Amino acid sequence: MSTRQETPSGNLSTDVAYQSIRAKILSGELAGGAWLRENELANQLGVSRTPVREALGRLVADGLARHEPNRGVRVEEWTPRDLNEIYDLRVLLESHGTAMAALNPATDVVLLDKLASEMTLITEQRHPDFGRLTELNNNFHSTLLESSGNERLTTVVASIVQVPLVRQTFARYNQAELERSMAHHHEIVRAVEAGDAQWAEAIMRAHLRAGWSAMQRFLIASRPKGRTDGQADA
Amino acid sequence: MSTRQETPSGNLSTDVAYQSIRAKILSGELAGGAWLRENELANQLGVSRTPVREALGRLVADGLARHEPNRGVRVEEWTPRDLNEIYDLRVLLESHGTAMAALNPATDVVLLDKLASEMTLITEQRHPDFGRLTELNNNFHSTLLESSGNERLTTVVASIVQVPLVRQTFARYNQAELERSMAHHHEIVRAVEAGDAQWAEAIMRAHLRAGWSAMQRFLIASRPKGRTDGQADA
DNA sequence: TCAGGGAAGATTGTATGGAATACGGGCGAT
DNA sequence: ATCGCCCGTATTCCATACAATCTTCCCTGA
Repeated sequence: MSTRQETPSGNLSTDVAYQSIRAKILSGELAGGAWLRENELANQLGVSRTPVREALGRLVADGLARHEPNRGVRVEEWTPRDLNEIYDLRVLLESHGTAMAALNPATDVVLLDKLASEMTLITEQRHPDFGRLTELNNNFHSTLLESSGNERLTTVVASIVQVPLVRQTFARYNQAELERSMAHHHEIVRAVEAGDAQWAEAIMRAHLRAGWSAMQRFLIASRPKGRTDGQADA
Repeated sequence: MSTRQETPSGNLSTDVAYQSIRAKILSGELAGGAWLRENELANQLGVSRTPVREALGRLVADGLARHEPNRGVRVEEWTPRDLNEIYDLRVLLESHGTAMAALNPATDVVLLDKLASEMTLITEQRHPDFGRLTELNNNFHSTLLESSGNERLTTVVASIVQVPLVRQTFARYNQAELERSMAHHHEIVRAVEAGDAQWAEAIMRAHLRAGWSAMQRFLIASRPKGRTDGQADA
């Protein structure tokens, strides 16, 4: 429902552990650099250490955590440089996917249009529901990628972008940026509808670059702030 | 030495298991679709099932194997469509990386030139050492990606390409293709040396597309061949 | 006062046993 | 004869026990 690609291994305890820990990281409850203790997590979740270890391994593979031999696993930290790299790749891959989607007659333009319109509606309200907006936005971008005809493209982008950073992007936009972002969405739909791959690719690139610009401004603002030890509370 | 990015978790048994099983898959000793039994592998490798399970989990994360709940893990199988998707992404990412490398003054052109020359030398011999050639080629492409200034680019490409398919590509080239491939390498070096990003990107794209073309021919030739059960022998 | 060593505690890494689950063969019913 | 059910076997999945390793802190000695 939310994003997809949740790696539902089909087990029980392992998935519970994986989802729980992942959610804690993405929500920010577990800050960057925080240690992920096997025992602690196992007790919290009411399972043994084995599935917790397995879940941690997957998080490391996802790039959300880092493994330090004989020391443990800690939540990954993201430098501005990391974010820059990630956005570069995202722009490259997503704009390419959008171009492919424009050439694909099976692309569901109606759905894209509906998503874009609903997002616009939300932004016009007095107190926009950014959570819902983010969800629709993810849906919009996913739909485009899935329409590219390259299944791997979706998973690769998902593995790169790893939303701990992108979360709540919209809340940082000022009114002008928000309106521009919505305009981008509609223009993307028009370009795809027209089957113009180059137009679609270009406007998607602009869309993402604009987002990155806003993100950068936020990063510069909230920079050092002293070192946190990770855990939000005990 | 070989490729890099081996995920050296720093443990002992787990790494042994991971490397061993990975090698068996990449060498073809374990064919696509073969079951990876925990007990069997543990006995073979002289470790317990726990590190084997951990290794299997990593292989699944790498995309080299697939997990079927309560059934086990089996070696991933690649359809022609998969290979097509993979090559599309590879072309996109590598050509972009090459363009960036051309713009990066720190790119080690001397090393690239040396690698290209040594490869050419090998191909001019009576019985080319394709293993060595592949190694040098990997080195060439990795060097370019690392010079792009985007560290993630290297790991992303590595995670996508997963050499079980690309292995022995050169052995499939005919003489003309082999010579063209070598010429491409030298031209790439020249383009990077000249700092011409568009030239570099274009020739790299041609280089990879040509390789994909040869690969396709091979795939069509050796298509169905009856279902193998995996294990080469018992 | 400060540097060095060493032991205790904590945490990860590995091994193994028991519970749960899925598959395959045989038997019986229709 | 074929379909469906049941049970035995094999294998994964989870729990727990043990071993190895790292960290910390105190104690000793100069």
